[in-house]
Amino acid sequence: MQRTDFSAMACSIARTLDVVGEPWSPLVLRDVWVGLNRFDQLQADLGISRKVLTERLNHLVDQGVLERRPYDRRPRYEYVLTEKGTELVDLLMVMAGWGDKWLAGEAGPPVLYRHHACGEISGVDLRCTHCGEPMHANDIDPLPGPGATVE
Amino acid sequence: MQRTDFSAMACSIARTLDVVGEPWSPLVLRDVWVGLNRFDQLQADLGISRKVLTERLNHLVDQGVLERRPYDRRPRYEYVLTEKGTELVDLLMVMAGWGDKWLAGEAGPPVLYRHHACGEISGVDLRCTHCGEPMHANDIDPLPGPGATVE
DNA sequence: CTCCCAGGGTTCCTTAAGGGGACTCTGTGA
DNA sequence: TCACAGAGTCCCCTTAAGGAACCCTGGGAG
Repeated sequence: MQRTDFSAMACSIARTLDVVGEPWSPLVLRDVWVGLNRFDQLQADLGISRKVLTERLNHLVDQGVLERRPYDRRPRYEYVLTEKGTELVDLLMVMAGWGDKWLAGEAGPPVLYRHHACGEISGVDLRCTHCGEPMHANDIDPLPGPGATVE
Repeated sequence: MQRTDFSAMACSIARTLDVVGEPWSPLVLRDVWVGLNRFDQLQADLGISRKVLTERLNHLVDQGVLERRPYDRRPRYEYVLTEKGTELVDLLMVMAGWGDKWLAGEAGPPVLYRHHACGEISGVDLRCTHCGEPMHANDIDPLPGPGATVE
């Protein structure tokens, strides 16, 4: 199938896709995040083929998003989020929020999130790191940055 | 290849992936967002195969994320974001932010975002819709919601 | 009135990736 | 020394992505 390599594009979205854009990868991260850290747990929970799970885990480890570490004197390993991976969970939270709003239907959200700081069931909103006001699609202008190619 | 159908899972992340998780879909949305609205523009900018672009556009239209509308008396169409699609741009902004931080390297971010409200080049941060404090992976507990399956 | 053109797709073929299930390998603990 | 559990490999089959050629429609120029 020779999937196109997104990592060479001068676009942080494309580059991020190159790390977690493959099928299953976000779901693997979700599971690791909620505490399913072992190969067989992941395979059973997701119903993913073992071959593909191996490939995804290796790729995520190569990319520094997951760490593979032994938890036994026998050859047993578990996968945990690195700092880089933990920050990717932001992405999962936004995906979950959008899915809750637009796809959950009558039944309502399958998962709720309690915020430690205030103790409430809540969701996320995007805010400007500079002024703290909401920051969404129509609140911004994209401009070329230093890493833009100058073809 | 018979990709697994994520839409049946009781998980808003999986359901969102079912809408925009296929290869190229987020990049198509990015392009439409920044003003590349026509088939040939998208095809040229992305270098995507015309066949796959057709499939992705149809799927995004079916999902209500894009709208296909004529712009000429000849059979000419352009694709624009619906409200549902515009809210998906949040996802792109978070992806871009993560890519800027972890993957941009020496060259720096390829694209910068100016926030209308404050006029500054800035990024996004996730905040609790309830209390306004930062809300990231380690600030929350997931709990079963009403739409959770009760197997 | 005809030809040409641009936009927006289809069709077809090749190749590679996902699905599924069987098989393997390694240390323990009974 | 045997069974076992965890963590993968291996192999085959199907299907999706890439790529390039082809098609169809309604103007507008000559």
